[in-house]
Amino acid sequence: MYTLAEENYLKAIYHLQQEINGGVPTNAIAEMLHTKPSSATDMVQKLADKELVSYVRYKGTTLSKAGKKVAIGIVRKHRLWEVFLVEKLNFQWDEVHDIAEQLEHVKSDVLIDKLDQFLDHPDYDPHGDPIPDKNGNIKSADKRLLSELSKKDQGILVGVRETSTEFLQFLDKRNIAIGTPIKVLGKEFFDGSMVIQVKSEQFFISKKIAENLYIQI
Amino acid sequence: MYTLAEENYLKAIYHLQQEINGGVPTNAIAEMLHTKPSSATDMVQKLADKELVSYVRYKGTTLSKAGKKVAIGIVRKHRLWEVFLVEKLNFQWDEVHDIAEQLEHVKSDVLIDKLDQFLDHPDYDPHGDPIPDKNGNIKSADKRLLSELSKKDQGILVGVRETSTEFLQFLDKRNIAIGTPIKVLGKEFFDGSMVIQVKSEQFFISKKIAENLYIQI
DNA sequence: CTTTAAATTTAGTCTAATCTAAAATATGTT
DNA sequence: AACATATTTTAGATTAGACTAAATTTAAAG
Repeated sequence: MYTLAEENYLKAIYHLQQEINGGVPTNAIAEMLHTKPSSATDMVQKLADKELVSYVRYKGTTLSKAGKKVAIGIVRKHRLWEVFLVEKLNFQWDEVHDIAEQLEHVKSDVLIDKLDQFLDHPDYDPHGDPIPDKNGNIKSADKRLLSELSKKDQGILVGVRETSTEFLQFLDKRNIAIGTPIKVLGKEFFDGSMVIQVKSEQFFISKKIAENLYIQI
Repeated sequence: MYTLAEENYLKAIYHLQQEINGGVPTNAIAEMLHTKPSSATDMVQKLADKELVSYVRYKGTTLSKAGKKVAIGIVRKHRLWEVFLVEKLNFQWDEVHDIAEQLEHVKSDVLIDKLDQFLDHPDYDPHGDPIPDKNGNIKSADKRLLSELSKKDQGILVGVRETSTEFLQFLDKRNIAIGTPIKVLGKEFFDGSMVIQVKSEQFFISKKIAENLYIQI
């Protein structure tokens, strides 16, 4: 079994690997976990000793097969619990992250199997992120960032990259949710800002917003 | 907020207080938590510094009002999660203890409120133990140990004292569950063993078994 | 009332995970 | 190529929680 800290580091490295190509920088890990770079160095060295990551001094860290398995297991648990919290306990999608962050570390394979069954084997969590199956396989939807679309492109919101309360409430306020159709009415080359059509309303959104919305065309 | 270890110590002291009158011996705490007495001494001293217990060297430990509140909060969480595991996820009553032991430490008042609501405000957990309400009040049923009953007494099983897998499966095997009517057919003075009637069957049970079954007459 | 056994505490050590400060390495300009 | 800057690592310290071994206190038995 792995400690809480080990699990959190593995998960952080996993998420960072998705966004970065090559080894994950130590500073990035430290930033994601709100610790100091020296602490992150310590931990990745320990994880390397346990063959959960491969780590090259000054170069970065990548998950080993074993490490990836652990990380995906935690992601699976996190996302299943999020579904539970929203679907069964009636939480809003912006309230579940911190609680799921705790629940994801509960150790019991049977528990997760039964939870999965109870929730009827969901494929996506409330933020549109895919839930890995028991074997660690993940459905990869061919989604793209709204910021990458051009004028007149349209599609459906299938996921959000940010899961902060502020961002999710920003979307709530504008009635934008997973499944909402979105059309690009205009795009400004200068700053990447957009005007989008959402149902009967039109919104101006900054590049930063557009970079955090996943659209399926 | 309290650490995992602090919560476990407070809970252990709470449970021991129910069975013992006067201060809880340090050794009893250590035994319950599978640690050494010296570790327990360390911790109760820390808890005393935080005014969660009152502790007198060589005499024992008792929960303060604040400490009791924390302990009951954890007991509430533990028992609610047990109900969830059995009623919603279809666990057997002998499988839930270890998982609930982990879930009880998840920090979120809203979570517990919503879980309580989702479960329709249960009064008892799967082992018949009362679930404290939001304010820490506990319904105290006037139950007694089967071992205290005499020949011809009868009642209904409303709780178990032991929650070990072995003991619960022992009961399962004999179709004895919460709610089962039980009648004392005979009692041996010598060793406290009994013959009891359960539905259409009769069983011989040792004193040790009888001391772990709560009966309401 | 003394002796012995049991319970408890103290002293000192260990590990996991963190931190600060200082040293080492890498990167990107001129 | 050389230097400034940013990144990363090392060294050393700290804290929570546990342990062992030794010392102390209490309780029990003669």
